[in-house]
Amino acid sequence: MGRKPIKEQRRREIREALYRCLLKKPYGETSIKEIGAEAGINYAMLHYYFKSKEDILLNFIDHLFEKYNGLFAEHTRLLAERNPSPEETVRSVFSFYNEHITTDKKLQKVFFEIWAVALYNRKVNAKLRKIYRALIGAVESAISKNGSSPQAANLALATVAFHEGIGIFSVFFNFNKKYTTMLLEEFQNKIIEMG
Amino acid sequence: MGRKPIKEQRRREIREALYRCLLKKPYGETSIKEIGAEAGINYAMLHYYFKSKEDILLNFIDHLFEKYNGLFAEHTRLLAERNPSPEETVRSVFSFYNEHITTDKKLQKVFFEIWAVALYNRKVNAKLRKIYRALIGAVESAISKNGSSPQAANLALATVAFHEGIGIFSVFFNFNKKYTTMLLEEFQNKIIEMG
Amino acid sequence: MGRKPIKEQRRREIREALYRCLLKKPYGETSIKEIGAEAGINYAMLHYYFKSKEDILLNFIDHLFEKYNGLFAEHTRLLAERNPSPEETVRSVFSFYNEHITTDKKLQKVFFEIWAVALYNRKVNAKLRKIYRALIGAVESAISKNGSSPQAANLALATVAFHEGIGIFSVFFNFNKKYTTMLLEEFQNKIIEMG
Amino acid sequence: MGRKPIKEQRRREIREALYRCLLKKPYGETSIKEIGAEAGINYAMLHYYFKSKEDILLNFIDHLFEKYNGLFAEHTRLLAERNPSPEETVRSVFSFYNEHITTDKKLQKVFFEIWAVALYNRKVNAKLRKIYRALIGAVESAISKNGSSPQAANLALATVAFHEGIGIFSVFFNFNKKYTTMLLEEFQNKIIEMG
DNA sequence: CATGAATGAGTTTTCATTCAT
DNA sequence: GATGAATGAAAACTCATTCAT
Repeated sequence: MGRKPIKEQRRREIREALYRCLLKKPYGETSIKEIGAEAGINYAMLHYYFKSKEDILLNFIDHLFEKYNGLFAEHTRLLAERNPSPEETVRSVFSFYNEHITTDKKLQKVFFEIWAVALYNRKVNAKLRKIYRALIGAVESAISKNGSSPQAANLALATVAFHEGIGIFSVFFNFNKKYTTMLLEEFQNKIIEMG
Repeated sequence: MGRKPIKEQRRREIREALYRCLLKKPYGETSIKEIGAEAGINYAMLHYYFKSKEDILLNFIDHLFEKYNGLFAEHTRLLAERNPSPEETVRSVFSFYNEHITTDKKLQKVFFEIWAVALYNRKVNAKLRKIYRALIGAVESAISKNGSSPQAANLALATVAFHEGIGIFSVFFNFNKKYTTMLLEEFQNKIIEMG
Repeated sequence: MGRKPIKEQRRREIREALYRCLLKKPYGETSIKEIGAEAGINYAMLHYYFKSKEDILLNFIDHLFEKYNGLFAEHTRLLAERNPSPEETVRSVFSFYNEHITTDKKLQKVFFEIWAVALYNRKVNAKLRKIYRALIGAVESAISKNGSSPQAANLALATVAFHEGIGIFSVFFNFNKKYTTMLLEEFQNKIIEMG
Repeated sequence: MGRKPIKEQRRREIREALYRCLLKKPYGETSIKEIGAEAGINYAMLHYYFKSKEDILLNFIDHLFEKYNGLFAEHTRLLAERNPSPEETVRSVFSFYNEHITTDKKLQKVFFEIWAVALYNRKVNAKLRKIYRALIGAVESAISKNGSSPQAANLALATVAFHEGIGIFSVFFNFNKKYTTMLLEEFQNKIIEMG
């Protein structure tokens, strides 16, 4: 009885299958059958493990968020051990985003797809807002030396928007990682100078 | 002779209907019947005026591009009459984008929708690339005083990407025009200082 | 333009197909495809002519009600011309029900099926209540010579309930019309004696 | 030996669960999983204890019949001890039906549901016929003082049909027990007078 | 005995597209 | 040109039943 049921394993397989599917087709055109085939699971089982197709997506978003949140928390923890200067802190946050998020073209593509769904789907919208608030918040607290200020908030927002834009372009024009990083860093250096 | 004004008129009505539809639902969920109803035209006629549903979208994108291209050309023409300084030129280009493109939330929403289709649809992708190349090109030539340089190209790209990101955020978080403009201008001032 | 569109014709064909289907299977087990096949119409057209499967049933009930209401109104009109005595009136109402409703085994079967759906479906329930209120009301006004009385109301209700019971039994035990009529009339004679 | 009390216990729990389920939904819409959940038994076990979903229903009907048969036998036995007059016998039978069957709205609802299935399912039909034959027979033998006569048979049939009709109406219009009983007794008194 | 994972057929519904009138 | 009827493929989802553990 103690043995972990296969359920969570299958749910992960399905999420991963959705991820791979979203690299090929928009969510709205991806059928339950296709996700099932991608996961190597009978399509009816997707309704066994999840309430609905939407439920898969929502769960997928949650896990995506948790994953990157975890990575970022770990990153922050390691950084803190080194007693960083304010500038080091900002640079570190930026480098985390550059490395793990904005230059990950697959992730950007999938994220973009989720954005598109979010425009018309309330639940997805709510989740995405939460994610972006967290993202902007993290940047803001890295940027602002002491306490929050409207300027820092706007700057954080602008920074994330910029990353967003670059991320989309990097997918769309198929930039290589080096070039994307270069574009990002040029902007980030300005931010740091301003600080 | 040869002019078929009714046909072209109908085609425009259908394009406009698609525009209004895309404000309500993603392209993939918008049915031919809905577009027809929105246009006040029998749905079967959409296949008379256009080859397919995709054809409507492609034509819509073309006309969107032409429209803003025309507006921009006119804007440029008027500007040229005043013999602007380089800085005036840049400011003018920026103000055009701010005013007509990035702060137009409806346009941004529709554009975003097209982006989403473009990720997986080759034809739409090709059209969108063309548009963004033109956009970036226009910014680049405004920015660079004499001849093109890699720096100017990158800067133009980053600028457009930033606009893109802010545009999406403005839709998503429902910014008002004033706030969006403020965010944009702060960035643009930096660009100009750098110039 | 004056020509009656095929729509109402098709809708009737579909209603009639549903009627025939309900003689073979309960509503819940009858699929849209089967109704379509029975009507000789592509199954997708059922959603063209009706909003949903439920919509077909509701429309069917409406038409059933109107049909018998019309027949009864006509029956009543003809009767009135003959200046009937109170007893004649009651007998006439009874004979109408005997002839057109309770001994029509197909109708009884279908009605029974609708009852079964009505137990759990609010909309169907509402329609059926309306029908039975009308039925009981008609019997009541025939029975009560002057004004309504609680006794007459109860008697009318009991009468309709009895018909209902006999109707179901006639289907279930496959009574012939003569026998069913005999059972009904014996009861009806008692009612009339009591009057 | 040979007794498998757990097995029979489980079978009863499943039957009782079916009973409760049929109060909520028609048989056709009730899933094996729902019955299992209602019984607190793993759904796969229902196929261990019964051959199929239909088998559960058939067994349920059998037990329903046996239960009321038993109750009625006991009722009859107690009555016999008092050496009742013919009229007392009839009244007693009627009061049994009134009390235990026709005014039990839950039972009526479930019975009605079974009727609906019986219309199209041979096996269920056969069981239900048996039950009603027994029911009518019991009424008939109570009614007829000496030997059976066609009149008594018809009267018994009509009586049961009437009860059936009132039972359905009581569920449908949600009569309270008092009112239902009143309707029944008025009719029953007529029967007794006729006797 | 018990569990829950797996299957495949079946359900209602939607839709781009075609075609006869 | 215009209309709306028709088609067939495909979508999400449900379920009785089976089976491995």
